[in-house]
Amino acid sequence: MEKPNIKILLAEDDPNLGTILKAYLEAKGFPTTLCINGQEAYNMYLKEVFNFCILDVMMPVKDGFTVAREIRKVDKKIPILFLTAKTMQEDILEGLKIGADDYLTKPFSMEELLLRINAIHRRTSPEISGDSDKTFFRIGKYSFDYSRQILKIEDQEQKLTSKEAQLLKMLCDRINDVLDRSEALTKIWLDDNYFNARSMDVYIAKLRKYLKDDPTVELLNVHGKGFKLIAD
Amino acid sequence: MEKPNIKILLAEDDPNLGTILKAYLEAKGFPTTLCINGQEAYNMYLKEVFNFCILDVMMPVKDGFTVAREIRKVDKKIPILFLTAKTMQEDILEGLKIGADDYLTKPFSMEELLLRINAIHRRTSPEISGDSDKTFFRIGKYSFDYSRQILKIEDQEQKLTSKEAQLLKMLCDRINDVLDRSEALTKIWLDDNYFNARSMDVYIAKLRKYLKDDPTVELLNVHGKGFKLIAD
DNA sequence: ACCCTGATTTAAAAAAAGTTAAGCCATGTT
DNA sequence: AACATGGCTTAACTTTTTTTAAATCAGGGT
Repeated sequence: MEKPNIKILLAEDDPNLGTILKAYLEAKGFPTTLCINGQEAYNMYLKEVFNFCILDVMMPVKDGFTVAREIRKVDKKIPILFLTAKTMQEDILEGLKIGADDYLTKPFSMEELLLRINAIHRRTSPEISGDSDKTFFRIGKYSFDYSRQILKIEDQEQKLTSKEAQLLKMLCDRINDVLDRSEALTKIWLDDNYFNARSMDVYIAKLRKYLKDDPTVELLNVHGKGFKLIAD
Repeated sequence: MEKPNIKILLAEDDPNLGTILKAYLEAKGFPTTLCINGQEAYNMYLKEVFNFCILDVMMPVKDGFTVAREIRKVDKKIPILFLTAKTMQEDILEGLKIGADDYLTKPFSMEELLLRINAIHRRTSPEISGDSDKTFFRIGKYSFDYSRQILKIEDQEQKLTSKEAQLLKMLCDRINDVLDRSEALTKIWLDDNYFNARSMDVYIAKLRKYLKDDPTVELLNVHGKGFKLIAD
C-alpha cells in the first residue's frame, strides 16, 4: 500500500543546495525535477505533471512567489512549500497569502523537509489516483485549458466538448505514459462496457484530428492496454 | 469539496507567531481574529461569534486555561485547541480537564495545525451544504449583489429577477466548479422535471447575455452534469 | 497465410442543451 | 373592474453533444 509516487518540482538557484536536495529526495523515493530559476520551473510545471512543489523564494529571472501565483491560477490544490532565508518574516506572510501549504527557513534539515512533505501529502491526497487538479497544460505547440475547454495552437482556438476535454485532460495527466482503457472508461463513462469503449474510440479519433497540426504530438494506441499521448 | 466557513478566535501573545498563524489560517479560508492576550480574547469571544478557539497557554494578563474555563461556562461545545510551550504533561492534562478538544506543543508545523482543525471540525459538525450565506460576489469585471439583485459592470447596472439572482448566486457559490443541474432544479425550482429543466435553460441563456461584456467570464455547460461559471 | 480480437473511421440515431416567442398569472394602477 | 406590467413557464423548433452501428483495418499468435 505504501506507493506514494510523488513527483516533486524543485526550484532552487543555488546549484549546490539544489543537487543535494534532488539527490536526497530521489534517494527517499521521490522523483525530483530540479529547475535553476522560476521561469524554468513554471515551464516545466506546464509541460509535465507534478504532485508537489518546493520553491525557493529568492531566485533570478522569476522569484518563487511569482511562480506560485502562476501555478495557483491553474491548480488550486497542488501542495507548495517555500524555502526562505531566515529572518524574512514578511516573506512567510506573503507566501501564506498566496496559498502555500508550509514553509521552511534556511538552513533546515533534510529530515525536516521530508517530514513536511509526508505530512502535507498525507492530508492533501489520501487516495492515489494519477489524476491532478491541474487545469492548464502544454502539449507540444498546443496549449490546453481544461476548465475553459479550449485547445489552442497559434491563435487558432478549438472549443472542446466536456467529454473531449475530460479525456484529453486524463491523457495529459499521464503524458508520455499509457492511459489505461478501462480506467478512462470507468472514470469518464462510469462503466467499462463494449458500447462505451466504442464511444471512447470515437473521441480518440476526434482528439487526433484536433491535434494533427503539430506533427511532434502523437496520440497512439497501445494494443490491448490503452492510449498514450506523446509530446516533447 | 467542502466549504467550512469556520471563524477562528486566536489568542497568541507572540506577535510574530500570531500574525503568521493568522495569515496562514486566512489563506486556508478560515477568517481569524487575533488577540494578543487572554483578556482581549475573552472580550472578543463575548462580542462576536466564533466556531473555533486556538489559545496559547502562557499569556500575560490572562492565561489560556482561564480563558477556556470562562468560555466553557457559556459554551460547552465550541472546539478549543491549546498551544503549549513545551511538552508539559501537566499542562496537557489540565487543558483536557477543562474540555479542550486538542493541543499542540510548540514548535509545530502549520500543516499539523490545519490537520487538527479539520479533524476536530469534521468531528463536531458533519453537514456540508455547498451554499454560502455570502451576498456579494465578484465575477471577473462584474460585481453581483445578491440581496439587491443587481449585476454591475463599469457603472452599467442590470437589475435581476429573483430567479435570475438565485441561479447566479448558486453558480457563484461553486465558481469554477460544476453546479449540478438537478441540484439547482430541486433547490430553486423545487422539482426536477422536464419543464423546469427547460425553464432553467432559458435562465442560463439570460445570464449568458448579461455576462457577455467580460469575455473572460464564461458560463459553460457540462453535458449531462450541469453548468460551470468560469471567472478568475 | 489465416484467424481472432482489438482499433479506426464514418455515418446515423438519440439525447441533451439552446433559442425564441407566445401565453399565463400575479401584482399594482387607473 | 379593466388594464398594464413584469416575471415566469410552456411550447415548438434548432443546434450541439454523445452514443450506436456498421464496415474496414491492424496486431499478434498459431
